[in-house]
Amino acid sequence: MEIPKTYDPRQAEQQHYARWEEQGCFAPEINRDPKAPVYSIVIPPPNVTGSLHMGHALQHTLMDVLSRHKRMCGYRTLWLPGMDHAGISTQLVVNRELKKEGLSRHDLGREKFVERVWKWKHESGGQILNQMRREGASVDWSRERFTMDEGLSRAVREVFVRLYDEGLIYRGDRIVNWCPNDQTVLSDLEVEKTPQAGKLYYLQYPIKTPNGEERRVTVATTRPETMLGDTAVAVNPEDSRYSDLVGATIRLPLTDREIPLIADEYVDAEFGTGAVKVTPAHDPNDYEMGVRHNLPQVVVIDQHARMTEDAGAAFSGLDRYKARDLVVQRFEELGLLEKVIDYEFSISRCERCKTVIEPLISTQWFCRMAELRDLALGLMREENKPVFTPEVPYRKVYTDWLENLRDWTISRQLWWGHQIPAWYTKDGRVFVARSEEEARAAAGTDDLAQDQDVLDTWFSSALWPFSTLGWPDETEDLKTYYPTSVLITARDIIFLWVSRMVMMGMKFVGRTPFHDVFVTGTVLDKHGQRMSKTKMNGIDPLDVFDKYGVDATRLVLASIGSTDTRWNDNQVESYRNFANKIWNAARFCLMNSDGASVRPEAFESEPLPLHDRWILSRLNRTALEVDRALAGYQFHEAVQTLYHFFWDDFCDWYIELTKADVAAEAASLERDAARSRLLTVLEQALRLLHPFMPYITEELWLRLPGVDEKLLHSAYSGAEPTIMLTSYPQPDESLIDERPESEMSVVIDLISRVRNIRSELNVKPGMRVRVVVGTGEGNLREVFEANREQIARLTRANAISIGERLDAPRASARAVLAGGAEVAVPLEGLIDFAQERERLGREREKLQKEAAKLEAQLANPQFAERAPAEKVNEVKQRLADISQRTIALQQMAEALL
RNA sequence: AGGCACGUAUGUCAAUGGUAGACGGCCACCCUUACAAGGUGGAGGUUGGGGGUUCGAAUCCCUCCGUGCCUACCA
Repeated sequence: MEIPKTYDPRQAEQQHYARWEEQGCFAPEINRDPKAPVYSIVIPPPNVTGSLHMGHALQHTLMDVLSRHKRMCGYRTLWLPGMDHAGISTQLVVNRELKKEGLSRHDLGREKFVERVWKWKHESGGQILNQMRREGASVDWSRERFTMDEGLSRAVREVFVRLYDEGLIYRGDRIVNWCPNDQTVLSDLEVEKTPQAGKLYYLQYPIKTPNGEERRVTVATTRPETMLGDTAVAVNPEDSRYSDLVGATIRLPLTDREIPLIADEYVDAEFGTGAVKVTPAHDPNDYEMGVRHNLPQVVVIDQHARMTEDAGAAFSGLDRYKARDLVVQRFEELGLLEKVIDYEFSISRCERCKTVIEPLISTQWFCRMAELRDLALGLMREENKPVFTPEVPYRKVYTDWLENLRDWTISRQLWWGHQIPAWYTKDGRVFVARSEEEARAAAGTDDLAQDQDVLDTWFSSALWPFSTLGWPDETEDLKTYYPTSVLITARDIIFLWVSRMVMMGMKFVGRTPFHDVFVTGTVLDKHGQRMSKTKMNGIDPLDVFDKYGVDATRLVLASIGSTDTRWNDNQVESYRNFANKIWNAARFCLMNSDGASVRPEAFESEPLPLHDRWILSRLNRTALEVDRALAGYQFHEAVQTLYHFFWDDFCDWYIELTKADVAAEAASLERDAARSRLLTVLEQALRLLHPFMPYITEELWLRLPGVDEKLLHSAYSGAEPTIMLTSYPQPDESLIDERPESEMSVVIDLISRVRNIRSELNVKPGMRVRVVVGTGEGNLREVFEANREQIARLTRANAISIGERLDAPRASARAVLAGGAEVAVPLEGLIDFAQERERLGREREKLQKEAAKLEAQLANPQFAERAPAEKVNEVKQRLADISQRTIALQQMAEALL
């Protein structure tokens, strides 16, 4: 069979995905077992505008590993894909397109614009889904969903109506975060605070005193222009400096208004002057204070961040920053500007366009969170759901946030999204309904106008785990796949998304939307910086796929798991090498496969040689450890375990130990049996690796002799042969056996010692040596006898002498094995006796250092008293072994004198 | 400002309170026909500093230094 020497990932990546997809391997219906347990994951829907970045690749890899693993374990497995309509982002993208044609969305009008967005979506949206195919993501494309689909939109309206009917959704005037660029309101979670070097202006306001005495109060502000909308000055009620002024009237400069001086707990007497200007229409805190004190709201800044008429004739129409300069200039002219100091504060910006947010009073729709919040908190308290991994710190982060939750602004002034299902009559009555017909019936008139706003994108995302499964209908899918098994997501959307899914899931389905939440780490650049478009420091997963292959990249990503990790190509390179190692191991097996096939029965003949019993034990132990690791979402550990099993145990030792049998010139039953055992172990190893490395494992598996539908998991009988539908190797505890493992480790130790001697004494690789073994009193003789040939081959020896005592010429290099056996390599003419004594001396020193530590530990009476007996014995055992080896080394050195 | 993490080999990361490891890199020797993307051997650490608890600390506690993240209504 002709197999290239180097693995070419591209070739495998191009072939298998389409075949899997065509044969329906990703759909849960492939599972024919009516009693199969269910496993389900819904994808965090990427934005329709998005393209794949490392964060996605990381999440998708973990979801795919879990899905493929469970599918191979016989679970009816659904991984549901889809996308989010991403209100603002998408609208901005299409706006940009229109701009190139010299148009704006207003030129098209709402209906045409929305049509245009759909057109864009069909033509260039959703690139990311095709990129997921490249990743090997085993998602069920037949169930792909989009948040603006009719089904999901219906769920949105249903939820809106029910929440409204219960009074949990309301419409009102509140101060909100307004983006003057996007012309829409934003939720608290969509603004980001950035530090800003600015100025703090100290403004003096004259006080109107009964006796006409000249008094002033000084307020500090970073936004002087807002003083035009001030309706009070506030001080702390405990602040003795101002106690006589509370209730006084202030003449607000630059205006003809008079405002009161009030007392409010909110004011911090320690900060600034202890007196605060209050602008209820343009500051969230002032707004609250205004509500408490029943202050009027004077709007001086409009939705385009320009001054209104109410700001006064001198300012009306000015940009807010121009107005700021002018206000400061006027104060200076009036002698009311006390001072200006440099001041660093944080400023709110629109998360998308980075424009400075303007807090404005505006009529919006809000969702009352108290009841929903309690549902989520109750679930955590009573059922401990969802279970976060890592539990620290996410469980606490999640609950703390819920406890301090405020109402959610759910309306957005956009055209792309779910239009709010509220209709108004001419006389201003409002009807919230599932459809316009329903609203008309309720209103008793056809003359209705629908609310122009759309819902926050996260409103529909919050319903994702059940809306995608057909809710509000009681569909089979909903019954089968809800709650989902696990949610895998990045930490920045725990509040934005995870918590809201829990609340909505509890409210409308009555159960948690997912049992577990796994929070991934962040992939950083090599300087520890977050990857971002603006910093241009992102690494494109597709480039990495091209360079190193998908499977290698997936191993790196799986290893990242929940740790923040600096990206490093070296890591991928090393797993690329691993893929090549797998390739070549399989290549060897295939080149020596005549007369053999994958056949578990090949291990049934008795007695099996040590290395076969050993590899069975290692294989099953590996399966056990991988199982445990995946159950606890310890992806890193699973990868490590598989890597070492395959490379160290299988390649370095098992293949080498079987080589003589497997690669024998003459055909024989023994040769066929050895070959079959080798192929069988390889086949099991490929299955173990498959969830992590789907492409190379499939590519190789299909080439193995003897693979057919009989190897498929019983739940998939009748399907076309593919490794992805075989059963995942289940650990057979009866095959995990200490004895062959410890015996094998002695043989390995012996071989390593001889190799060590050869290397240190510069014995040429081509030179054959004699190896003399002294087994000591233990019962190792049989083990060495049985493995004579292997030992000879792997140490490049032409003769092995085994005796109880080490019977070697004086001119030999010697070593002591763990456990006490000794080994010597006669090297007449190559041995410099002084050097050899030195070499033994170094060895002995190492042991003595260790022995000294152990002796000190045992000499401590409190250790013997307080440490568990088991530990004490362990230490004694180790010390005994080391002492014995030290003495042996000593004698060896003396023999050289 | 508060809260939460993190700091381990030159790099990226592991290690239920019990012998500090892996991979990459580095050094030496090998193209020994599965694999030079490989093999064999080797060097490299007072686990950020200091204190404490414990028979025993990378691990638990305190403190300092450094880094990162999240939350927040100091104008």
